[in-house]
Amino acid sequence: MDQDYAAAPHTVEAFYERLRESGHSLPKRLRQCADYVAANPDKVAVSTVAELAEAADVPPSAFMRFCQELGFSGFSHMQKLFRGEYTQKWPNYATRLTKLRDSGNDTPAALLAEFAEAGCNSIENLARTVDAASLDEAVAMLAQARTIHLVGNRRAFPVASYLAYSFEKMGIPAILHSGVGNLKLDHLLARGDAMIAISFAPYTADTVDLAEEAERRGVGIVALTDLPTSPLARLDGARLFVSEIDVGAFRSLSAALTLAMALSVSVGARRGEFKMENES
Amino acid sequence: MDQDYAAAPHTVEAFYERLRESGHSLPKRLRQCADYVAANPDKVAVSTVAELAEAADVPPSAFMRFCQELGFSGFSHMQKLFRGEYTQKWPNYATRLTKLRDSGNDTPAALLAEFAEAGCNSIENLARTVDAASLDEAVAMLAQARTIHLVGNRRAFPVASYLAYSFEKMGIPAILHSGVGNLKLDHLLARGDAMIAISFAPYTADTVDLAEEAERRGVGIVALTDLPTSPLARLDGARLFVSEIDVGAFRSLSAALTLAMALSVSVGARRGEFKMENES
DNA sequence: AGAAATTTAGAATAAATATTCCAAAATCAC
DNA sequence: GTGATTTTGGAATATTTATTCTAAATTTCT
Repeated sequence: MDQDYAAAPHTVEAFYERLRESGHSLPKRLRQCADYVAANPDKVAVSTVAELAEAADVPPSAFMRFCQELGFSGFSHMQKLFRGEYTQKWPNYATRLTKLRDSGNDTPAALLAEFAEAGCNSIENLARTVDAASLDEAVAMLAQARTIHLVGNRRAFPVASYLAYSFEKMGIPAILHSGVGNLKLDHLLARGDAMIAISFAPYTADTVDLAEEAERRGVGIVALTDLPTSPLARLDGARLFVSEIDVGAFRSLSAALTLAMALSVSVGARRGEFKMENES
Repeated sequence: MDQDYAAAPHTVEAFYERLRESGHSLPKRLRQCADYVAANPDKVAVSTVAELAEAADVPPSAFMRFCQELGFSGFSHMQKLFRGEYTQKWPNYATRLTKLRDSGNDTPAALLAEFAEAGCNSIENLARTVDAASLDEAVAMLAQARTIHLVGNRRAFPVASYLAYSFEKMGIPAILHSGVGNLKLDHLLARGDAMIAISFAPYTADTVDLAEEAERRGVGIVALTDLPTSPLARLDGARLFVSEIDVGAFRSLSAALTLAMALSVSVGARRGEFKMENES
């Protein structure tokens, strides 16, 4: 009874291909559907049959026939294709990991493969979704700062320390507020400076406090955090959001670090103070 | 009867603004919704309440309450907002990355795209070429060590500090040899311990010296480095090689960090001392 | 022009989905 | 600790949306 719809296109590309091949031999109404979809593929993912049919100037039933003509079981089936294609898939690594463990193939190499895939996905997602305007704003602010203050503890600390290394390499004055010796370095914060504050949920109180103090002292803030509900996002300044994919209870840092690299190098370029040495 | 929902945000920007203002004071379940939506605005456009609720790990009714809390009449009302936005940034959205890469201009966003690509390639390359036997050897050595010493300076320092964070989170005794205060911590190195020594060309003398000292004292060495010609590779122990792809004069750290994550989690698993808390 | 085949439109039905409601649980204030 | 208030989860319901069906209209072929 239930046939398989193997005939249906499996990618949007294949879908277009099919239209190109046989679209011209379709009867009038179905042709209208084809033309409309070809011209407005973005609408398919977010509309109902009724809406699309209206826009293509055909009755809904004609649109249904169009979907079936192309090999789909119906409109929903076709829509699934368009919805999947252009939204990133965030696979659930937590369940994959338990599967992995159950299958007994819980080797370090297998784990590495999981982290690798999660890292790539996180990075790709970052590159696609980052807000270019905020990034520009951040770069502009940092490029004209006298001193750049770097704040990030615990999970965020590797990012902060990478930035410290990178700025040092480029000869840009930057201070890593590491909390060593429990010294308060508040007094270093001065108007004309800028701060990159980094924190991910659950947010470290020290980082947030220092960033707030900096804001009060008129220091420009670049907040590198994970969510708009983060306390860092409430500060006035440039906001950069990075969300990483979990692998089990562990979260990658790849995307945050990638952003940090792009940020520091952009600032270096803007300042025109490149020093192209290699690193140690 | 039909009230007006003028209170509801009219743009996605305004929606984020509202989350920033009052998102932090929401009860737990609604907060989960807020965070999920903030991180995945595209999903909202193309999913059902049931799907989103599942992804945000809340019951569907909680998601409904979330929508109403923000001033919408319900989910459909909120979805309309996101669907409009989704349509706008399409199809630029799908091809944005490749466009950025091809355009070759040096905006921060373009630079980010380059770092993103380099990072992904490095990670994929790592996963393909890593020597599983060495990895196993390293994990075995670290799993039975009493204390794990972490050494890495300059560019390698973020990796070392990430490992320190990760081990701490799992309750595994580890010491980060950061060189703070110029203290010599040689005397802490004892038989039965293990060391993860991290260095990339041009190799930092301090790191190499400390690793050699450790070897003399009978500490097991895991060398995380870039090339077989590295001084660290000459030491007796497990050798892990990571080669990163350059972007101009800059080199990513994504692969090294990915390896560090897999390594630390594997050691944690082997020790059976998982603590599945969250991190800060 | 007339018969056969194809295509169409809209009403009827089935399925999926959003929304509401309320008892139970958790949290808060005293 | 006790009572009041808020928050929660799930089942019940309402609404929307997809899908099918059939009679009428159109086209095709001889």
